[in-house]
Amino acid sequence: MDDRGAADVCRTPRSADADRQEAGQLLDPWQRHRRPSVLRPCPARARQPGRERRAVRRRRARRRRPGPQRGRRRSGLLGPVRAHRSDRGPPDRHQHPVGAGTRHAVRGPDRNHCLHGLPAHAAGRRRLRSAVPTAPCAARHRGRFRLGGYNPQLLLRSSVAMRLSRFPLSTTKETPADAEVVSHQLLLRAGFIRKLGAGLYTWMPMGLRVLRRIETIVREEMDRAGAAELLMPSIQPAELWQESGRWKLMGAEMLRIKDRHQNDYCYGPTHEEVIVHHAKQDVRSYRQLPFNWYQVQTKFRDERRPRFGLMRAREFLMKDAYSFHMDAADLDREYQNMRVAYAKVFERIGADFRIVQADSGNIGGAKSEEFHILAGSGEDLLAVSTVGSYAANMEAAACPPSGKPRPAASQALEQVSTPGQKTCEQVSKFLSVALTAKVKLLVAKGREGGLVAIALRGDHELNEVKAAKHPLIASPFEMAKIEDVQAAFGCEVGYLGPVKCPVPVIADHAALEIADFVCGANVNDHHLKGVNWGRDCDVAPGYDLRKICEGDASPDGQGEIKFYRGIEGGHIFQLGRKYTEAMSFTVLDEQGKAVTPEMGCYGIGVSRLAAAVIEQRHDKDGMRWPDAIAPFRVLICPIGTDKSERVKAVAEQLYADLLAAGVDALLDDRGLRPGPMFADADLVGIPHRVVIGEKGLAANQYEYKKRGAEKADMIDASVAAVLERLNA
RNA sequence: CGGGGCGUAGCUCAGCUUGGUAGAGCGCUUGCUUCGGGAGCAAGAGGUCGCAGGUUCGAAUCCUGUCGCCCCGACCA
Repeated sequence: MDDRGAADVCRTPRSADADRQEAGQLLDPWQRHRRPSVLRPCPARARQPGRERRAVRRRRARRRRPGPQRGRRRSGLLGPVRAHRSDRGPPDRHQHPVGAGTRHAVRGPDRNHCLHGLPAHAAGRRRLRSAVPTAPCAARHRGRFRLGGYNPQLLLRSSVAMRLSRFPLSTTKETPADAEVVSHQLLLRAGFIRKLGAGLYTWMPMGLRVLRRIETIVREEMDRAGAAELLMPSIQPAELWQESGRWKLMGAEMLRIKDRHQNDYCYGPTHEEVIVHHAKQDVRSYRQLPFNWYQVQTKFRDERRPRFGLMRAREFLMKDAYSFHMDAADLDREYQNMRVAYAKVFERIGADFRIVQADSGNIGGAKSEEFHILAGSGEDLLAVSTVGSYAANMEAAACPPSGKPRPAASQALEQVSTPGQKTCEQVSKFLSVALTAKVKLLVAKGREGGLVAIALRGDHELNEVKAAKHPLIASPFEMAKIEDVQAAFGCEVGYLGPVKCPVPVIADHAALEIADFVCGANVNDHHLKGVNWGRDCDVAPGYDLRKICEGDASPDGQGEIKFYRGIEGGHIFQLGRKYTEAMSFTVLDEQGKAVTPEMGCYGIGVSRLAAAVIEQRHDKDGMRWPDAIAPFRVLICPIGTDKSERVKAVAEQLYADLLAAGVDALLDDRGLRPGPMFADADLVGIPHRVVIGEKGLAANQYEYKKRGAEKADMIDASVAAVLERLNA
């Protein structure tokens, strides 16, 4: 990395910290995580004679090089650090020495604008009061610092590198071969992300802006909801996981690492253990409860099969929050609080979403809901009521008894020959009875060993998640081995039935509601007709064991069920005392008695949300970002800048004016022909586009087009007219 | 974890069966023309064919191993 001419300028650890603090005060909120890049000479490096000589040679060579090659070098070869510092002119001109007493924010919106010397109130932040420009610096900028007509306060709010000629954007016409879903294809084509390995992606500058905006919205809503941000390490010691018992429970999904002392660590797939550990350190009294701590942190889950780009990546960005409470009622209050905050987040990023009931896993009684962004490419199937508010993940969707009494028996029991008819479909066709008039029997492994038979209506499917919760059935659910079933029943699996069944039978509610049904005779090549519960076999105890079907009545009695596909973007969960107990976290209550706190956890897949929004909002030309999370808000496309100085000048002026008005504007000053320029504009999906051309200017007009609109409108050639459209 | 496939220029891929001078399109560079929806012509730059062994006079091509990636399934929830 250091043979690229960076020997003369580099970051020292101290300056990086200090700079981050200082620059962070100057940038607008959603920019505050962007790395500041105030450069200073690095004494350690400069002292090395060989390095210094090489650097000097390179600097000289660079100066000798004619223009075009310099341009190429800046944009392509210098690597990300320099490439991102676009728009600030040649690097050497802005390398201010930074030391005690000098505070610089060299990042202006472009090389003609500098933040030096702005009044302290402009930033509204304490640190800026010490922002005194050094004399040489102030002098250097005096001649070119055009503040006329600018509102410095607004200037601060606008962003940094906004000329496409200096913004590393790399788009392709061709769709990458291994990208299956639209979001993955578009993110790659538009150069928002680049793949580094299986399930590993680099966020390129344009994409990172989107990610940061989503992050900011998440932070704002979490802060507003009263949660406090912290940041935990991504690497965690094994001891914590051994303490909670999950070191053994977690499968290969958890990436385990050894350090040089052969101590075990993992790259955190989640942070329950760490947060409880810290809570134990600092929280001892009921007076300190409740609280909610959150972080935005990179997680790693070693998925067996990472796919769909950001949707199921191995490394991803997640906001995870953990709350602690004295009792379940207070946990529930915070849970509802988070539920509201999450809804606001999803609304703000412009997602069409549903809150669905989720499976609470093996932690009985705990409440859990997922926030799903509806999309045909979603990995989860959702059962949603057509009328009421009921919505649940397929796994969790309840199938209660219909409440209708079982009809009386009207047929006599009869054994019929059904040679070779093993499946429900075959039998129902062979005997000409409806699939819904058949009962099928599945055999699962029992919790205490042995076998358990599960009776379902012929057209229904077993929900294994529900089955695993049944006291008689093994958890995790496992079907019985075919040989064991044949040994127990004395017939092939195609002819099983509840009559004279050799193993305990449990039944789904729906199977219990039919009379005169058909089922296997427990004899090869034979079925029974006219079977009735109670008369012909014991009435099996009824449970909810099946998967819900499209068209079923909604469990809340309002409307019927329709299926949607969704992308899980958020998940809120009442954990109860699972982790606090396992890790012996207690606080003293008012009576001085030790109490184990209740815990909740709440996650949002930040990087996944970016992909999910694209899945919902795109067309054949590219992405369509909502204003709230677009990488830029408005794109200025001047046409024919090589011929028309006027177009160029007008575009520059509009760009400057929009920045001054606090609008995140991007100027396409690459001088491309209109075709590629518009194609890129559509692909990147910036919500508003202003085209400036000689034709329009002749009539004193700009062309305005909202991304996705049918056609463009001509508007007055003024900032006011543009702003009006932006705010429409 | 089981099955299948692919690693050749920055990207998408051909060439491999049947061993003998490494190719196309896109992109990139330069020039001229063109330029309101992914331009044309001309001239260029760019690859130790994933890596390591082996067979052979000779390997992108055949063999063995290895690494990486992709797809299907199972697993996980």
